Amino acid sequence: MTSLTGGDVAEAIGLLIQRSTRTGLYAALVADIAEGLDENAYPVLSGLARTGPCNAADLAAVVGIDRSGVSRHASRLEAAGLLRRQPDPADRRAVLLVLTEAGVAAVAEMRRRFAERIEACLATWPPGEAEAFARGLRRFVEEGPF
Amino acid sequence: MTSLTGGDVAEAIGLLIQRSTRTGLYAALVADIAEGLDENAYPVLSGLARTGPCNAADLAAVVGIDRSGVSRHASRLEAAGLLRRQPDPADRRAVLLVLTEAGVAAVAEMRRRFAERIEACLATWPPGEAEAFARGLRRFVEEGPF
DNA sequence: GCAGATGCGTGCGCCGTGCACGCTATTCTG
DNA sequence: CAGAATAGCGTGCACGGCGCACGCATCTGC
Repeated sequence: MTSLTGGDVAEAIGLLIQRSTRTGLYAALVADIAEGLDENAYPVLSGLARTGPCNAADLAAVVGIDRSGVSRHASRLEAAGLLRRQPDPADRRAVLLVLTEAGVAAVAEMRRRFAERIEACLATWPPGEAEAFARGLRRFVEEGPF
Repeated sequence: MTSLTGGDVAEAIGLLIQRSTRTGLYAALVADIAEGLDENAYPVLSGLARTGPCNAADLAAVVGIDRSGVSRHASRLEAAGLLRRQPDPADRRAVLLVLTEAGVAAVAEMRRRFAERIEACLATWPPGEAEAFARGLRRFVEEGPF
């Protein structure tokens, strides 16, 4: 029972992760928002939306890539008008990365489109099942092995 | 209600996908199995385990990368002894990619370890909740927007 | 004040990836 | 049956993201 459950979940998650790159869903979402950005920019953008204004090192830890990568992504996002480099008044070495209004709107729009697709699928489910799945998924992400 | 559900699911899936690469879970799993392989080899390996013996073009369609990438991954996996290039008796142009016994065992072992981690998390859940989540996730992967 | 530490951006090399090409084998056509 | 067209495969090439290491500016402890 439980072993079957764990195996099922593992297989499903593997497929989910694999297909997220295969179908190019994020790539399409990002490409619609701004020119010259690829899907690799999305984790940086959404990570910054979660953390709020922070420096490159902290954002790198959240996203899980090197600081240099964050710095480069930040340059591209800045050029696209989604992000702003703001000098930290308390520390003149530090640079605070903050979303512009356009950046906040872009994240909201991408999340909306993504949620829209998911709702279109969940709408066909029995009433309680979708909510149970959403609750379980949320809990799994919070407590899970990732 | 439903909009909150869709947004929650979208956010959770985004985090799940992001962290799967950030934490290097697959990378660690693959590195334990064979030397000289990175996490990018896992989709090819597990995809071949799902399809069974098939040619490079079909496997490329399943994994979602170019045929050339499959061919290169196949060379590395072949060198690692996990995969075998087998001439197709019916078509001497074609090359069937088949898992060796070591390859089958490697996939099974990686799945087992992954499932083990997940079960360790799910074990603390209320009895019915884990099963409901597993069922929902399975259904979502089958029907979902990916 | 000065040495060590911290934050940041950039040059460099590595590697995965897609595209295009060439080769071999197969299939279609007259 | 022969020749052209097609399909499957592997590889050279260029592109781009990534981590590492370095240099510069700034802060902090003694």
